[in-house]
Amino acid sequence: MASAPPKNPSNPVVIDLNAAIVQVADGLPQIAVVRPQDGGANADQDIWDALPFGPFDPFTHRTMEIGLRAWVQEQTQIDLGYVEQLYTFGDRGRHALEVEEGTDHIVSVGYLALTRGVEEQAGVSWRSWYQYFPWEDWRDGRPAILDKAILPLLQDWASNTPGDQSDELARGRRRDRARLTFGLDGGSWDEENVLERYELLYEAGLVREALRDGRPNAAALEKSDAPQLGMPMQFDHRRILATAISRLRAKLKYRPVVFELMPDTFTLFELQRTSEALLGLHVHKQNFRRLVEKAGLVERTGRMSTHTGGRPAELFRFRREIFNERPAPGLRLAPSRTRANT
Amino acid sequence: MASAPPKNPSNPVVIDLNAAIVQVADGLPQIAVVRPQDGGANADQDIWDALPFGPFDPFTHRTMEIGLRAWVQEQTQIDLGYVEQLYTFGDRGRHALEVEEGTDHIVSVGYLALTRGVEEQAGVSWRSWYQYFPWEDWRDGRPAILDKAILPLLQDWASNTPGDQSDELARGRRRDRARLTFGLDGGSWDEENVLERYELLYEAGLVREALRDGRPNAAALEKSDAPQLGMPMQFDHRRILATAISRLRAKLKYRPVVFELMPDTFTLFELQRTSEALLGLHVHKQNFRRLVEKAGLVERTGRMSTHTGGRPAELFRFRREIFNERPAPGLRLAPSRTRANT
DNA sequence: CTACTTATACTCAAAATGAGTAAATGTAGA
DNA sequence: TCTACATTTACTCATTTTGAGTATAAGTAG
Repeated sequence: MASAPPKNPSNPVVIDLNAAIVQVADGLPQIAVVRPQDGGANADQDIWDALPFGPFDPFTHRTMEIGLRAWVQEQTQIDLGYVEQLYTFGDRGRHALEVEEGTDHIVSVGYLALTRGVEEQAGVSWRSWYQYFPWEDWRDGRPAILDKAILPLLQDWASNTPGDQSDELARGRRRDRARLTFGLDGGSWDEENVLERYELLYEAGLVREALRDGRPNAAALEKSDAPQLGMPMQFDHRRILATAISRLRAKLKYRPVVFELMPDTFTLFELQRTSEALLGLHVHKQNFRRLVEKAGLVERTGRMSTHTGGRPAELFRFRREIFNERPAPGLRLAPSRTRANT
Repeated sequence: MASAPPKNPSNPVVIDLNAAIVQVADGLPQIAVVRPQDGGANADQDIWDALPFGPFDPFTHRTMEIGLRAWVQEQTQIDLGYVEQLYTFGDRGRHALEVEEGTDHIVSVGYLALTRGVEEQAGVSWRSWYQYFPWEDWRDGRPAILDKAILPLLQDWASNTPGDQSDELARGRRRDRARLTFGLDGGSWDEENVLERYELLYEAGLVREALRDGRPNAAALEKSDAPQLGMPMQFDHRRILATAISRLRAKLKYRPVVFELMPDTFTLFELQRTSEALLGLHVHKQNFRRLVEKAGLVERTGRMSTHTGGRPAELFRFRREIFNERPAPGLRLAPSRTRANT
């Protein structure tokens, strides 16, 4: 049994911190990305966006979170509010860049960070996360890309399952996965399964990253008429972003994290729009108010907002005291699980 | 902006995988621990249990999870079923052992692993996790240790808040935290806050690990009559275990993970006992059946179990097909949030 | 045969949820 | 000034879910 920590490792490892920094502006959930501009080694990739990332140096920063906040602050001037660790990936060996000789092994730790509106910053751009995941925005109804591209491609993938002609079982498993994650055949759409959906597309070889990584199924993507399913990102950053969206959409329901993205005062409808932007779904307006008010998450300010286009709305503010009252308050929205087909 | 992965790090880092391996036996949630027996350098510590752990070598194993499964299998013969990553700690610098010169920085990744009953194994022992967290088991009513030791000590901690005499605010914050996490003063007990409770005790200097780490408040623990709040563990392993319990208790409610801990067939009451062991709470029997059956999680086998002590019970089995039907089935138990005081 | 123990089927009130209707209150333009 | 129009906000109501029981069935131990 291992009884002492290993020393003198034969394998140098570098820790790399990746941040999915989110803000909501103009009704869009936006993510901070950087556009690397070196036209060097990987010329075919260098138009792809990347999440801000930086190394973790255990000798200058006591914890990884402190390290993260420090370099984000330093390099982007963004002051992070809420920060949460997502997942640690140790298998970046699959990806480009690294298989080079002598390169140290990279372990990347993904973080979700929330921030209030921030000006445009040199070096960073804000993009709607739906540019990377167009199928995740159901606010204007079922996204066209689903029926036009994704579902047929997944059908093919299921039909062309390798193995025996009669391997109905394996085919069935693939179909089932597609049905569950994408809500085919009357299944319901679960807005939290962002990661599962991205991973399925990756495995099916339908996203550019799969081609870059030399995945077996990805060959079809080389054809020039192959549809592009969302914008790709460098390394495994689109996977990290998918993880962030999944986590945030889930967390919204049992912790008052939306307020990290809101200004000091806001109308209930603005709060709703922000929540909907994140969830990619519309919710019932009257019930949303009932929920928020009954949960004691907000308090009236007495002031009014006149720029609503209709009757003025009262401005509310987040009740911080809630933390001292209830253990786990959140927007328990059970957003009308939209039927997938219809 | 960081646009390429860092190379040639000035800081060698070792990745260390820690496993909280859980089984349920005799109505107790048990955790696999190792007892290091070297009487060497840290003689004061070597009676403390540790979670099984081992290094991650990126060159022999493609992913960390594969690495974990491999050395657990090799060293303990335990075949892990369900495995889930918990959290990555980069700040083990606070802990003993490491501050030594030349030691590499250790980043430890915690994992939760579930397994069905396993024989006693050389090197590993199984212990009820309530030995480390006695205050977490409410199945026989409110644990005595709460009123006898924990609450008074937390009161002291809140009263002795450093700062101005009149710093009623800071005192209030401490009291609030204690009230929320431990459900004081009519607050409710949330069985999922295992980690929060442990971290509070650590900060308040009430667990041995805090003393070992030289935490400011921990001095009181040096007195010989100081109560011991659960058995301590090496390094930050008790924190990892707390994280594992929190995660498992939460997951139980939206994924059918209990079944990873059950034998092939079981009675509904056995299923209930296992769930209760994990949650540390009792649930309403009739409603539990209604829940499980309506959720379609199990199917009858037709066979009966006669060893119930009363009327024989039907044996059920887990319906694996559920994965192909519903997206996120779990035991949506909202265990009767026991009032803390009464 | 009786006491006891557990399994299983049902009932019922209270609370939460989903989906409305309807009135109030502002702004923009005829 | 008056009239759409666009929203906010207050209620309503049927349905479902939940929490907490009661009642009965079917074994075992003495």
